[in-house]
Formats: sequence, C-alpha cells, structure tokens
Amino acid sequence: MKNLSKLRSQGHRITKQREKILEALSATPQSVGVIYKKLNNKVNLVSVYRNLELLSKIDIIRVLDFGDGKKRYELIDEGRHHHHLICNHCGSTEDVAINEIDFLKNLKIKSNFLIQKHKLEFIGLCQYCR
Amino acid sequence: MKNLSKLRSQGHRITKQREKILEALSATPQSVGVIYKKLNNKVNLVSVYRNLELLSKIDIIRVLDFGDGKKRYELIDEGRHHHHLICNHCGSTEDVAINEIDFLKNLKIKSNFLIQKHKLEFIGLCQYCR
DNA sequence: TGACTTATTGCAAATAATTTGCAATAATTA
DNA sequence: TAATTATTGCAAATTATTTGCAATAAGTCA
Repeated sequence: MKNLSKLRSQGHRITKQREKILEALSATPQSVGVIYKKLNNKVNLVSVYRNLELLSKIDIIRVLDFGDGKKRYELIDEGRHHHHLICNHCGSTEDVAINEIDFLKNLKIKSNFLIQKHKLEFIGLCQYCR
Repeated sequence: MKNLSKLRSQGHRITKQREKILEALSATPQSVGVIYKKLNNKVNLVSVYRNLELLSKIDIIRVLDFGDGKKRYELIDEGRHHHHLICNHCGSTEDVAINEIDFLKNLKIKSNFLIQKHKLEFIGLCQYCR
C-alpha cells in the first residue's frame, strides 16, 4: 500500500495495471519478460515498460543491469541497500549486504568525481552450480 | 603487435579489418557505434561486432556495460585492473584503481558463491559537470 | 610462386528489447 | 454525474545486435 500512496502523492493515478505490476514485482531482480509473463495478459507489454520506467523514476523500484542485454527491476527495500551475486549458470541471484561506509572508505577515491550511485555486481557460480 | 600475435597464436587470421579494429580500440571504453565510426567505412559493422566478440573472448579487450543499452569495449591493459567513474552528464569515463585484495576482503562474503568476475561502476558527475 | 583450403568478410534480412504515435478508455476532480 | 486528462493498448518504429550465405582473402603446402 505504501507504494500505491507514493504514486498517488506524486500525482499519478492508481490503475489496475499499476496495482498488478506492483504485485508482480519483488525484492528479487526480474526482467521485463518475467514480470510480463506473471501478469498473464492482464497488462499490455507496453504498459509494463512504461510503468517500470515510472516506478523507477519515483524510486519505488530499482533498475539493475547484469550485462545480458535486458534490464531487471526489483522493489526497493527501504534502507536495505544490497548488491547481487549473479549465477553465470542458472541466472539466479543472491543478495550480499555490504557495509557501505567501510566500502567507500576503502576505495580512497581522491578524484573530484561526484558519486550519485554505483553498481556492483558479482558474476560467477552459485552454490548449486559450481 | 602483441595483440596481433595473440590472435595468430590462437589460430585466428590477421586481417586488415582486425588490424584496423585494434587500432580503433583504446584503454577507454567505447561503444560499437563509436568504434565503427572511427573505422570510416573501412570495416563492415557486422565484422566489427564479430571481431569485438572474438577479441573479448580471447581477452584482448574487456566488455563493459554501463546500463544504457549498449556495450562498450576497451583494450585490456595487462595487470591493471580498474573500474570506471562514468559521468552521468557528458558520458566521459575515468579510471579508479582499487586494491582488489583489500576490497574483496572487506566484503567478508560468507556465501558459497564462486566469484568469477565482478562489475563495479560508479555513476555521477565528473569534475567538469558537477 | 601458385593452387588449395577454409576462416573471414559483407550484404541482406532476422531478432530482441524497448520506444513512440495515436485514438480509445478509465481514474480523478469538480 | 459529467468533464478533464492521464493512462492504456494497438500498430508500427527504433536501436542494438545476430544470423545465413555466397564471395573473398589469409595462411599453408606442394
């Protein structure tokens, strides 16, 4: 419900399609294809694309890019920033919690670059595929 | 020349197209479009794609994905593993050297996941755009 | 060197993911 | 409830990338 009211408060309408899309989303990254399939023709593919774009723009979901040509989307779990362990074999993902502060401190970046966000993805084999 | 002999030693032919593509590449990540344009119609776009694929397969170049829908390629500078600072505004990239060992040690990963490679990208504003 | 074998090229066309134009529809507001 | 306009769904376009196939050229060997 939190997400619906966030939509509302930002001036967007609450439609059946948006409710369904939000139900289909989870804290695990999913491709548009997977999300669309879950919706079982209840929502048009174009609307899925448009709404994922909107939802990520207002920070209800996060966009991930594992480098295989399709984006993935996951619900933002407030305050719990994590990264992913992506299995090269079965494609499953697992979260890694990171101490953000230590992490960045460890980088010792001396550049004038302003970091707005960063992406950290590990590619390899999960416990079942190795 | 090092790269040409690597091609040769792995059983691949040295063609004019491959020489030109290698000349167009640099240690800075470039998209296929940029590389192709540099070649000034001397090499067909399809050949550019096929050769970038080959070159990355035999570890002469590295594939980067900044999440904007197109891959980027850069020459692998032996032994110098680095990550990128990608400007959200002008698209320029800057390298960050990282102490790999400390970095991974800092993560304290207790999972059974076998890390084969990882991606770390910072998105933000470079010193000129901020 | 010249003929031979086969990897490589370039063209045309196919795919796959994502985006856009537009008229019909439905969520909010008054 | 009617009016307004954001949102939807369809068709078609776009963008990045891939594939099939015949022509070409790189490397090999007599």
